[in-house]
Order: sequence, then C-alpha cells, then structure tokens
Amino acid sequence: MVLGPDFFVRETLEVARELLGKLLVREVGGRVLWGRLVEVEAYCGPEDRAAHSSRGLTPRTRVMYGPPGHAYVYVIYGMHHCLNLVTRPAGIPQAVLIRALEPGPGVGRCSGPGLVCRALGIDRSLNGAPLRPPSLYVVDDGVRPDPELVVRTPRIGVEYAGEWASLPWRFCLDGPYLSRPVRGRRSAAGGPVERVRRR
DNA sequence: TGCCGGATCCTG
DNA sequence: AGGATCCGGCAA
Repeated sequence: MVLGPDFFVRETLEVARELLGKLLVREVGGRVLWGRLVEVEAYCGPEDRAAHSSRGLTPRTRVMYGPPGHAYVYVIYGMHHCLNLVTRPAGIPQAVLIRALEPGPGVGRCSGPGLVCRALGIDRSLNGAPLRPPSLYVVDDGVRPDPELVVRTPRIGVEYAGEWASLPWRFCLDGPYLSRPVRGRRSAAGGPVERVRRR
C-alpha cells in the first residue's frame, strides 16, 4: 500500500524508524525505479539546530512548513540533490532525510543522499511534490525488517549543531548498503566489507 | 550586493 | 586530503 499523509503526520522519530524497510518508488520517463529504505535521519526543527528550519521560514525551508507527505528537495555543494520527506502537521517544520537505499533491479548505487537522488532521477523539480503515484511515493510491501538489524547513531555531517549533533537520530537497517558502516559492528564474514566498484 | 559555508561525492 | 561548484542566508 502507498503511505499517505496520516503515516507522515506522526512524530518524526517514529516516522523515521518506520520508514526502514519501506520501498521508495520513482516513476520517470516510463520507467519504475525503486529501492528499499535502509538509512534515514530525523530533522526535528525548529528547535533542532541541525535542521535547515532552525533558521526559520525562508524560501528554501517553505516546504518543510507545509503539510506532511511531501518531498523537500534541496541542492547541496552546488552539485548534489538531497531528498527529505516532510513530517508533522503544517506549521511544524520537520522532515526525514533519505540517506541510503538497497537498490532494486537496474537501479544504481544508492548509498548516500546524493546518490539516492542521482539513481532515482530526483531533482528540485520535485520540491514540494506530494508523495503519491505516479511520480514519487513510498510503499509498504508488508516486509518487516528484522528488529535486530535496526541501529541508531548520531547524524552524519552535522557537527556544527552542537549538542544536537550527538543525538541518535540516524536510523539504519544494518547491511552492505549503508552510506557509512555502523560503528561497532562487523560484516557477516568478520572482515572488512569489500569496496563496491564505482560507476 | 557580496561573501561564506554546506544534511556530498569522487579522485589522488 | 582536497577539489568541484552553486545556492541560501546573513551582513553590510
């Protein structure tokens, strides 16, 4: 089933946790691209100093202040896109950053927020778009992730956010598709994970 | 109007 | 370890 606003309106940390294992689906140019969500981060503005919305309502953060179940897409470092899914009712500027997917058939490497957008053909034209077919949406296919594999860590790349940086608001489904390995865990073989060939 | 840093990725 | 590359936010 397709997840709608009543899924995304809830507590952002709860939405983030429950997004693990769901399918992110992108339909573009007659193709259906998808992957299973394995890494997300919760951004709980405006209090959360790591969240873009901690600076208040601006043209960029406008979508985060809108209703739940919409895409917030922004450009970072001048060359990459990052996809967020807006949570909470309108007026509460929070969202979940999509950091990594286990790619579906024919989909390229999706381990990292920029790579997710590259692999699924997501850019700023989707900023503010509602999460529903036929362009971009999230599907629950009934597969429940093994709770043993769910790991929480601090968020990536938000060192500037002071005490907010250390909160365990990154949610991972442990495995080979994370943007960065989870600390304190080893691969099944016990050795270093083989570096995936780049493209 | 101008400057500066960034929720990144890739190569050396 | 550093470069690519540009937009948004803030100061002036």
